[in-house]
Amino acid sequence: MNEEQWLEELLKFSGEDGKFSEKQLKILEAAIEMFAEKGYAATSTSEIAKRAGVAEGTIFRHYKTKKDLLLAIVTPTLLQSVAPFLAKEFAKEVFEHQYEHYEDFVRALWKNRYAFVKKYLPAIRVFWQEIAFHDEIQKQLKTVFTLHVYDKFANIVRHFQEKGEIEDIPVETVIRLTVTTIAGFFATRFIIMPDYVWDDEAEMERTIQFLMNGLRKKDA
Amino acid sequence: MNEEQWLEELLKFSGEDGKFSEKQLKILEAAIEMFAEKGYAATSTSEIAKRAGVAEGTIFRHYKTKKDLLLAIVTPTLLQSVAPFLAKEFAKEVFEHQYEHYEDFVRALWKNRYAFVKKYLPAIRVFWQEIAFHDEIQKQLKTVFTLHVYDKFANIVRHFQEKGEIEDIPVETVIRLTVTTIAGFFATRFIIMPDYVWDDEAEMERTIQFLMNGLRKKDA
DNA sequence: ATAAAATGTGAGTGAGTACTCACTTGAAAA
DNA sequence: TTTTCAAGTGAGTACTCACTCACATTTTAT
Repeated sequence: MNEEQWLEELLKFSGEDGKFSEKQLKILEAAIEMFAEKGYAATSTSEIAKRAGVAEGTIFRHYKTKKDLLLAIVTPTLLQSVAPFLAKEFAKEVFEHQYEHYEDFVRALWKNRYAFVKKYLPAIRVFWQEIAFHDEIQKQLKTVFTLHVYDKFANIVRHFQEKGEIEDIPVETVIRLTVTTIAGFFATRFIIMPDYVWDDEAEMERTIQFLMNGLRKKDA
Repeated sequence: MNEEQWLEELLKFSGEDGKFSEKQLKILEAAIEMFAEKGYAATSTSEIAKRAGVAEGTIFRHYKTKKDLLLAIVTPTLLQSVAPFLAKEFAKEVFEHQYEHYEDFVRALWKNRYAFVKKYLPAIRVFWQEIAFHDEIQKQLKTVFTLHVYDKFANIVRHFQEKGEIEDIPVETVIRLTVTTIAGFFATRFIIMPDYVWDDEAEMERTIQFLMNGLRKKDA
């Protein structure tokens, strides 16, 4: 019918079970676009209403406050961001040796998150721009990370450390280096220099080589 | 007299030659604090005036608009951020082999920028939070980077590639990996997880080892 | 068919908003 | 001493903000 499928997919994680009216989706779409462009604080509800083709009151029928509207965007985005770690099959996949090497795991993660970033870029922008200013979002991130991401990630790292594949440095450090290397590419690629001419495949290859060489265990 | 020396040092790069009244410094200090906490758009000039202990009109005596006040903070911060590359001695230092290895250069850069980040953290926060929303800041960054940073950095990288120290991958990629590795640490250390218990020296050591192993030329 | 509930509307409201301007102050220049 | 002028003031201005509410329309339940 319309081309807001990506939005409805994003909202899979919203709690409210799929009951979104046309106008409500229009509101969310407009809000994501405008928050991404000008920021939450600089975007007025009247502007959102206008862009969504909706009366201002309709926004407040669905969201008690402007901040509620923000959270309705940011919470699903956070959950989609760490979606691989929320999936039940995920840890299993890794430990039933579907990935023989840490590099295979990193590659799978990369491809998966690359597709995600391309698809939801505006919502991701909103998330990272506003997290600095809103305690609720910061707390959400901390909770989700410690509850659903950290342990699984740490187990994977330890697994490959025991296999002697990667250096015996603290798992926190391995996680940090892995995440910032991948996120550093995405940030440069999509936010800082989106207009530069990128050869994504080649750059992924170089970056993963860099990461693996950096983490690989040196023979004693 | 007061403890705003850091501010006056930041403003060395402001163009207006050191002529800052007491009240003007108070305004800048208050603005940096509040912009860092709540963001530019969510901070009102009346709040800034109140925190600075100044009448609201005084702000507009010194800065025609609120955005001018923002730029008076952001521009010096940008310039201080890339200060090592602005210094004349810098390129010389590198090419007269004051640094024998790329690692020495990275170490020098790290220590220097670590001190900088610790000192000016709130101003840096403002810079990175607002760059997303203001074209003028984006343009400034692009100009400064291409004009003063990129060429020097690229020459250094090429120098050590010719020496056979680091892998023959595009200089842009080497720069990106170096910068995001260092910046990734600073972001995690000071912004994302400032409350975590950090052993800064050890973490620097691990990160630099990671970086050098990642970039080191593999013998054919 | 009818009641009831959910969804949508837009003029209205009071609390700000960035910015102005006529005026005061204090210190240096004449 | 008198003049000049930058620095500082705060009430005032036109306007925008998030949010409300009485009412209209559409959807669902009975």
